[in-house]
Amino acid sequence: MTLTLDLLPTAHGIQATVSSPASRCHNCPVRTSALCESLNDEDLATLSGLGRRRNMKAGQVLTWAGDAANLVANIVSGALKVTALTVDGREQIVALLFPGDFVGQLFSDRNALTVTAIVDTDLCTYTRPAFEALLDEFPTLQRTLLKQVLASLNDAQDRMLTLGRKTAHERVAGFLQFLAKRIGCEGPDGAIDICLPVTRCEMADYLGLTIETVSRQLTRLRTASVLTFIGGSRDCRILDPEQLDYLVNPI
Amino acid sequence: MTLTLDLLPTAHGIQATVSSPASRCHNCPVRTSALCESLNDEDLATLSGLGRRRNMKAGQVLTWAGDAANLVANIVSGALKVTALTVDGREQIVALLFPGDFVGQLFSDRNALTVTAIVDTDLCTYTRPAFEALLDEFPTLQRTLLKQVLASLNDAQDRMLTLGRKTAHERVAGFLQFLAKRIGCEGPDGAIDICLPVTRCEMADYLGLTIETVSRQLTRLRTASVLTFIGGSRDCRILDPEQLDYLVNPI
DNA sequence: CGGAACGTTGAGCATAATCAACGACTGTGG
DNA sequence: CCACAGTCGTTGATTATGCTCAACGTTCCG
Repeated sequence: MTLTLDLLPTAHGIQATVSSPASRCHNCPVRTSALCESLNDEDLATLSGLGRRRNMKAGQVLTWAGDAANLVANIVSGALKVTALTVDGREQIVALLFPGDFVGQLFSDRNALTVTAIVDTDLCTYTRPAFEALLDEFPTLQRTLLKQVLASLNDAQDRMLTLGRKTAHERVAGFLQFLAKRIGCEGPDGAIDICLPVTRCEMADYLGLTIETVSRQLTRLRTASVLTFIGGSRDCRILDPEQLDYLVNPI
Repeated sequence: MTLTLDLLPTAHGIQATVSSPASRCHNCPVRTSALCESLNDEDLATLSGLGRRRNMKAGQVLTWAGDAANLVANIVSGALKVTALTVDGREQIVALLFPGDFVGQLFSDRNALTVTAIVDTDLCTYTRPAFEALLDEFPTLQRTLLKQVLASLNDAQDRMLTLGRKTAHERVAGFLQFLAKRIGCEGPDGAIDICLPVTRCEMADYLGLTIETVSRQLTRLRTASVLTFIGGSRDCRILDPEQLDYLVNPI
């Protein structure tokens, strides 16, 4: 098989063939996983009228830390990174977001964090005031958002354990496991294929490590035959998912 | 002055002198800072009828990770720690909670984390199903909760930066600054007095360090005359708040 | 007084960071 | 077509930060 950077089917074809906002939403690839899952088709029309599709190239910045917070969005396809910076420039990726995830700083004038596309990405964007008004209009939307934010908080708490208490080896193994679950495809003989959506530098920034340490740990996993790289350094095949699980949680 | 473990005025006197639920809430020390701030006096009566006061001694566990999640609460006085564990017993405190903070795992059957009182604590508790029903009944309550959860997420993101990218020195200085803002009292000559609500071990578990490293960094700050200890090792006076700010953010 | 819990300090060590060199791949322009 | 620069990734040598292990001091109980 060949691996590509398309993590999920994109909406390109749909956008090209349908024009009415309602049916655009109705056929959206994240209709059943994003916040809009909470709305019936009728209410969806209201949402659809306020949303705008936006395409971002890899590397492009959606919002800068410190700027006015006036945009929120759902991810339709692709992936975003959310980064925090120290005053002297050290960087920490606090979240990676994938299709169906919500992004944006609600109820706040300023963005605390910078959000950047790490691969080509399609978004469904709203102005922050419009979206906040929608939350009042549709209580089920607010409930779904609350649940998603609570899930994000759980993720963040898990990551605090990783950043505070786990070794470099455990962090890298855990990250690969996370990617395998989130965007992995079935490979031969029970293997899992992952097209890494991040550079080594971004892996390091996500895991609180340096690129050299990430590289060494990947080599270590390769030497142990837990994984292999197909072609370049971005197409990764987990040969031994059970061993990877054991490295993350050595029961 | 003498420092004590009472972080905020407690409700003991109030509980002893008033009996009706409504007035109990009305005179509650966190009436204007906890979730109930979103409710008018009338709606508060409904909330009050479902809530139960509970007193916890320092060290007592409110909920265990893995147990059924059937309790949520607002903190009236005292402080709680929320901890995550690796399978081999390494511990990370993912949050410290103070009066007005909400605690509990909503919309989930199992607690992912253990919650423990770190000082004597008064809570206003609800059963999870009852509280979730309240969220449906009072949209403003749900909105206030959403805002509080979003604030918790912002805190968590800030802590990821600390755990992933900051030195031991910066972590300890940052923690003292956090406590100074949250529970500090004015001292002489612009100093800030903090009665540390945590042991060295808990500081270490919060900061992703060991107790020895925490102790050494405190000694370093003491040597640099940034702080001093009054009496024991729990009553801390920040002599030079500006220098502390600089250590956290060396502009 | 004795013990336990908590905290400090020191010596040595290990993990991961830093510094440096080099290889692979990509796109550009002669 | 190849030379070149630029980006990305790997590997090695060395260093430093913080951990481990150990001893000891302090406080606060019974």
